Order: sequence, then C-alpha cells, then structure tokens
Amino acid sequence: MSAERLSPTSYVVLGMIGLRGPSTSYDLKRAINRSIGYFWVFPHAGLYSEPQRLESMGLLSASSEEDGRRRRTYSLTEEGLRELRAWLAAPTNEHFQLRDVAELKLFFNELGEPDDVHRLAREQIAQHQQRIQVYEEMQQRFGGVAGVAPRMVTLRLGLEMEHAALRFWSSLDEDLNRGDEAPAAEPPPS
Amino acid sequence: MSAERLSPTSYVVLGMIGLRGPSTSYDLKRAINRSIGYFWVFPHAGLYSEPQRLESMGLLSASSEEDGRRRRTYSLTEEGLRELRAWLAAPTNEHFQLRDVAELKLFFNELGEPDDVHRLAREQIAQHQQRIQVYEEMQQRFGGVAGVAPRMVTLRLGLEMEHAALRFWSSLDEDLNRGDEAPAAEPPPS
DNA sequence: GTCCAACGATCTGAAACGGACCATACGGGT
DNA sequence: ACCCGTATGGTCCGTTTCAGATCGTTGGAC
Repeated sequence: MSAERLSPTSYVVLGMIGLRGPSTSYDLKRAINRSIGYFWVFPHAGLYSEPQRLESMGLLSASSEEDGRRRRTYSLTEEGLRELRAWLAAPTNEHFQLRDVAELKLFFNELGEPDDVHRLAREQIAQHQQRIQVYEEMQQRFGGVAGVAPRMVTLRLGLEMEHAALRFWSSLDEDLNRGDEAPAAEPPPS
Repeated sequence: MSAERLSPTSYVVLGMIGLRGPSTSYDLKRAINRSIGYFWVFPHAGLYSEPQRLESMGLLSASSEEDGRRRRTYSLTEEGLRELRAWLAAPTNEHFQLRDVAELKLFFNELGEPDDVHRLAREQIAQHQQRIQVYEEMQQRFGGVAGVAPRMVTLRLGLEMEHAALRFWSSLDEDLNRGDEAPAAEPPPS
C-alpha cells in the first residue's frame, strides 16, 4: 500500500516523533543533533522536506497550529506508527558504514612521510580521549547507569566505539614507537 | 592554485593510483571494493567521473593506451602527488560517521515490542561474529601479523570495530536476558 | 525605538548515489 | 555453429543527499 521506499531519514523522523510526540521540523533537527546526529549526520534541509513527503504518504499528519504561523507540527498517524513498528520488528542485514577520514589517511600512509602516520595516530588518540570524556560526562548528567532507554543506549554504543578506536590508534602508536624507523612495508614474502 | 575542493573520493582515487601505479577506473573500482570499500562505499559511477575531474585539474594525466580501445589509464602528475602528500601531512579533525541501521533501531526500540530489541541484538551478534571470522581468515591469507601496510592496517581497524560492536551487543543481550520482562525504560530515579 | 543575536525555515546548485543499460569477451554445452 | 550464462568494462540518468547561502522572525540589551 504505502511503501514508496523509506530511507533512514524517514525512520528517524517517524521515530523521533514517536518518542517526543508531535514536533516541528526544528524540534526534530535539534533533538537529532543532540543524539544520534552525533554519529550519523542528517542534514537539516532533509528534516524540513522529509516530513512533508511522509505527510503526503499518510504516515504523518500536520496541523498548522495556533495563530496562523507558518510552522507546522507533525504527528504520527496510525499508519505511520504501524510502519515504524514494522520496521523495528524487521530484520536488519546491511553492513554498517564507517566513513572516517583518518582511516583513509592511514590506508595510504606509505605514500607520505613516515612521520605522518605517527602524527595522525597521536592526533586521533587525543581526539578520541576527549570525546570519551565528553560522553562520560553526558552519561553522568543524564543519570547514572546505562539502560535501554534512548540516548543512554546510544551513548553506550558510542563510547564502545570510541574506546575501540582509541585502543586501535594507541596500539598503532606503540608499534610505531617501537619499530620507529622500521620498514612500514609489506610483510616479507615467506 | 589547484584546490577546487577535493572530496574523500578524490583522495581515494589519487591514493589508489599512488599505491598501485597507473590504473583504469575499473582497476580502481575493484581495488577499492576489496579494501576500504568494505567500510566506506564509493559508488562506481564516481570512480569513472572523478578521475576526469582530477585530470582537468592537472592532478592526473590520462593515456588512451594501446589499440584505440576506449579505456583510459590514469597516472599521478607531480602536482597530484604533491596534493596527496599534503593531504596526508595535514591534520584531521572531523568526527567519523557511523551510519548503522541497527543503531537507529536500537535508539527507537521502546516504540516497538520489547522482543524486538532482543531479536535485534542476537542478529547483530551473529552478523558481527561472522564478519570477524571472515576478516581473520583474510588476515591470515594476506600474511601473518598486522603491519602498517595498507589492507593490513585497515583490516586491523575493521576487526577492532567489529569486536567493539560485538562486545556492545553481547552485553546488551545479557542485560536483556537478566532483566527480561523488566521495564526497558528509564533507569530508576535514585 | 534600533541593533544584534539567536531562532526558525526555505531555496538552490552541486555532488552522491544506485540501478538500469550497453557492449564486448570468454567458456561451455549441444 | 549456435546459444546461453557470466564476468569484464563502462556510461547514463533520475533521484536523494547535502551544505551553504539566504531570508524572515523574535526577543532582549541598551
């Protein structure tokens, strides 16, 4: 019936409205930027156009609200909620995507100065450490132990990922310190 | 002088040609799909158009090669190499992006059946385990210990990330098993 | 008042994207 | 010889994404 191809953006919009109740585009933009937007950037323009599309599909309903202002508040329709829940219940098989420029640089490191990798590693270590600290503060502020509640759980995954990255870059840094002037090339053909 | 905004795609192209030597678009496509493309998808169409752009900027040079076939082989120019090395030497401050649909579903989990999260977690565990296995086999096949060599190092980061994800979903699964019918809502106000 | 900053929203042009499509080759099978 | 299937190699095209500029609105501070 519906199903004109819903994108991740669609579900973020539906989901956010589901969590927060009726919202304007701006509300969505802010709510997203302060949570999942930290890992997966949804450009703001999309958060204005997408709700309109969803409305035209009958998954959202809009009310022009109060004193004739142009801001519109969107709510989930029954069908919207059904769609959302169906998505939540459906299996997920796609591989995640990483998109990390640092990783790219690392991949091509042998084309630059030997020093570049080293600097890169240290940069990354510092940055990940800093973010871990920020997250941990957030976690505290939001109230103690991690549950399955939104925000909390995403924070937890975020932390896990940051720690992984940190571990990786740290061990790379150590390797570099040890071998320092070492080959940095292919392992010897056995 | 040059600098008409180079994207990650640009650098992947430059870098790959740097690593492999003169290449056709198809070569690039394959080389990328079997390495970094595993985490960061570069659509093939871009790998045909981007080298042309780079050529027109003077960062690549093209030779129409042999018997009048239509395939073109691109090589780095001096300026291309300089650009690439400058990029490798420059600091990197952008936050990586994650783009994981499973994470999205998790974030919105409370809108679905309590069972959904659980199923999701188990799915993810299975999938990550499987990928870890694949990577480890690759690592062996490519020759032993991880170095700073391309492929190797990317694999290593990939593994680290997969392990992190696995740890996360596993611990979530345990929590769910323990609390099973538990609230799945906010942590209790202390 | 009027100036500035933050808020809220829209528009636009350029990339990114993915999938359909075209072509050419190669290897069997019958 | 012919047909079929599959891998190689490349192009095109119609949507989405995306980022940034722009525009209006609001609400203090002075």
